[in-house]
Amino acid sequence: MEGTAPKVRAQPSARSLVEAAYGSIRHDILAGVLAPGEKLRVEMLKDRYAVGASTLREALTRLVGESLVTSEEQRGFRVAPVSLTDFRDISATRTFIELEALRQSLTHGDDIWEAQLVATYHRMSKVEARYAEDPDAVGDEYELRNREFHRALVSACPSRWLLNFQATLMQQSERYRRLALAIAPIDRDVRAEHKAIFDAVLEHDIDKACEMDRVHIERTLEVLCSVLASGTGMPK
Amino acid sequence: MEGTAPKVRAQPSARSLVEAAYGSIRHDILAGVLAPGEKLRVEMLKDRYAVGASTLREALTRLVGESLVTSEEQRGFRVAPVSLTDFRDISATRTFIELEALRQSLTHGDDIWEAQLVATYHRMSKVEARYAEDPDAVGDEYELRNREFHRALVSACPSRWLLNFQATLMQQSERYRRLALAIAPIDRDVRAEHKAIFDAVLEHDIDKACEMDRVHIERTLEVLCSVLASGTGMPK
DNA sequence: GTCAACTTGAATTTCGAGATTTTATGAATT
DNA sequence: AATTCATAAAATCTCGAAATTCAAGTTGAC
Repeated sequence: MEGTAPKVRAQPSARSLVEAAYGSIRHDILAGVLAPGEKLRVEMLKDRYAVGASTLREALTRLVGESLVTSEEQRGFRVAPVSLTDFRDISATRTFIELEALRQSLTHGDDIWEAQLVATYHRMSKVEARYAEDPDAVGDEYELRNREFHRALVSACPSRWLLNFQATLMQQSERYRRLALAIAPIDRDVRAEHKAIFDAVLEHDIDKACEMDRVHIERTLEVLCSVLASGTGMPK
Repeated sequence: MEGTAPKVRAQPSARSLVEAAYGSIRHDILAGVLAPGEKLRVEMLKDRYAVGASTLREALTRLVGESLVTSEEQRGFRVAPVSLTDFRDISATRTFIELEALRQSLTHGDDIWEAQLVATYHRMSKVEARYAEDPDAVGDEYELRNREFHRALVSACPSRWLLNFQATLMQQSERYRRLALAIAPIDRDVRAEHKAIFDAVLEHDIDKACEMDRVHIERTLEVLCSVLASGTGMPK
């Protein structure tokens, strides 16, 4: 009986069942396995993730706090809906917040931070190269490295709150990107955009780095919107 | 059908026990009844709020999402700690976000929004007057009206995410203010500051309104910091 | 005396059945 | 045909006991 291990154990770093279930469900929402707007019935998910009802509710409640799940009293949980309006709002707000966080990060970042960034960029670069060869062979590692790179960029920002909000918006953005990617392969040189940001940072050119990041977010918005508007039934 | 009403029913709008407990605990944290850093033992709170363990955990998890409670795996929950550094961060980030939200709100606000704002200001003004006479007689109503006024100011901002973040920071700020108020009565003309913002908005002077709001937040930071630094053992 | 392993008590975490509420179905009335 | 109402089915919500984990104190070997 090789298939009987609970699925939630796929989260290796989890120190409790709640956290394991939380991680698994979050992954499935970001990856599009659980579709936007889909009803999340407790009895259904109990079997799928192999945990009790209360444990599941707690995991879902945690996801409500990240706006990946919505809950209506006495009516249960749903995967948070998506819309082009929402994605535009996310992109605009992310630009506003991330550029400020980046500015502060570049102002405060020391040598140790810069070394961390170089290492993180290198790791992402490797995966990007493999991804260019065969997009399917990379799996979730591309997402992981991408997250790490963007976090490393702003990590020297001293404001915990800005970083908190930035991470939230980044996660929301990731979901839209992966939803679009599931529809159509996207013709776009993301590596060049990442490199442009990275180079500007190493040159300590703050304004240029911010501008490159702004363009990066803007491009993402434009490209994904056209795919999402035509290829999916995503509401306006 | 029962005759004995649980304490959590003090939250009248609650449609479930989770929400009722959530509201009660949030109130107690904001009011300082539950002190910063205090351990939140499930068995203890079960009696106090008269709900089951799972229900309580769900309510606490919801508060973790608002950064009013912290949780460490296998080590339970605590009231989120406070520090002057955190309050400075909250104030700075709030200034950054709220001013942008206010700017957008003033740009998009129509006559209906303006009428709502006038009504809300009027209600707050009444409570402020009573508060000036006898601070103790007002209770939580002052907090409610204050929240409503500040929300009304930005409510025409079309960005759901900016509003979301603004509300979070506003709530954090409220906790620090009430913690300080519990120590010493604060000598400061808040009514004048509110009126300055309100008047600038009615004049449709966006820059002035933002500047008045900026000053409002700045004053709050300065006054509260001096009280909190001297009157409490709040860490730096 | 020091350190590791064991014991004990307390707190957290987890589960699943039962209570409550919503939703679906269909008969009865206008 | 549309609406209302009763009933049944399904889903959510709630609870408290049981399992698990942590923290502290104790014993025993070296």
